[in-house]
Amino acid sequence: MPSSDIDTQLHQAKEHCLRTGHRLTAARARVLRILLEASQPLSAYDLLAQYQARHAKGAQPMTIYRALHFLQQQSLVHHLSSRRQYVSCGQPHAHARNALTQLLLCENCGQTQEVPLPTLLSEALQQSFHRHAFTLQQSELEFHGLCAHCQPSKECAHA
Amino acid sequence: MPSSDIDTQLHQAKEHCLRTGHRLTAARARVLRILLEASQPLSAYDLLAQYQARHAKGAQPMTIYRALHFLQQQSLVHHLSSRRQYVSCGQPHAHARNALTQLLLCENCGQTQEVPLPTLLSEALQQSFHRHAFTLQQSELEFHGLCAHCQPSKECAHA
DNA sequence: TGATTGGTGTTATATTTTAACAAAAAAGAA
DNA sequence: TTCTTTTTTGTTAAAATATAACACCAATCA
Ligand SMILES: [Zn+2]
Ligand SMILES: [Zn+2]
Ligand SMILES: [Zn+2]
Ligand SMILES: [Zn+2]
Repeated sequence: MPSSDIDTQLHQAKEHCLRTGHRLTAARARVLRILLEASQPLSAYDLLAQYQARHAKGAQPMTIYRALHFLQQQSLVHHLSSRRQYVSCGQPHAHARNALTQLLLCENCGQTQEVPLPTLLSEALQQSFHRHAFTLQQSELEFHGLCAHCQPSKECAHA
Repeated sequence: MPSSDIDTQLHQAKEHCLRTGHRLTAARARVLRILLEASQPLSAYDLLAQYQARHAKGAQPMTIYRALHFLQQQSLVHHLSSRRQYVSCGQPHAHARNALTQLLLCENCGQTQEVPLPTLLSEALQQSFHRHAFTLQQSELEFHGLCAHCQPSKECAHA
């Protein structure tokens, strides 16, 4: 993926923040860029190591956690809580129109893919919530399994 | 909830383990009982404190984590990874027939409810996975929002 | 300008989870 | 039964993850 793509994504992220009255500061943009360039989930301390190497040798965990907290609020980054890792959003448009997404996590190669939740599914979910008198605020749906490259009886092509 | 209910659940859990060729040992049963009696999610250290108070003053974290790991494998307990808490399964029958469940987590009062995923939804999900050439191995679907008792403009009745 | 808010730097600490190895208990074979 | 193997537990230590608190700086606004 050429760097220009990532620059585009960063630019769009910045505009998104402006529209919601927030600022994509230097520290936040750096963390986002690391995640975009990684193209795979990273732990907070993975991020810290890269941040230190590229920007500020003495950076502290708080710097990373603060940026991550902000980026998650903006749906620019997602927390894979079952893995204690963070990944850049793969469907920013979906969030813009308030649609749900699902995160497919490969147990073999570690790759993740974020895909929109089909409309039919989304509606059925809404009904399910309504039946249980539940008001959804936010969700991050994590599915664990094997990705297209790591199907049973094959070796993973990534890694 | 009378203690006999919990005894029943424990008994069924024991039988479930036997059927799958595993053992619900004393330590495992104690941890499961604490979760069943709590009827709400507990952190590993909440569990440890109760375990120490009720069974072994000098018990160590590993005791709890080992039991939790086993109970999760048996789908007798679920890990709410976004909260770093553990909760006893509320739909053992669903797992027995290999159906998915969703966990509705109330952000206000902390209560959780596990409900089966409607068949329609389950099928739609399967199709979605198939389209993305994804083989599901396991999932724990966490939805964050407000439960029936904590709807907007009301105070929560639990707590 | 002063006042207010939001963001960062820094230090320290809390919380959650796992590694490693020895001892004990249970299950299985002879 | 006794011997062997596997599973489970006890114990110690450490790793990995996340947050609290407070002082300082920067941007926004009256
Ligand atoms: Zn996303
Ligand atoms: Zn894979
Ligand atoms: Zn369950
Ligand atoms: Zn509630």
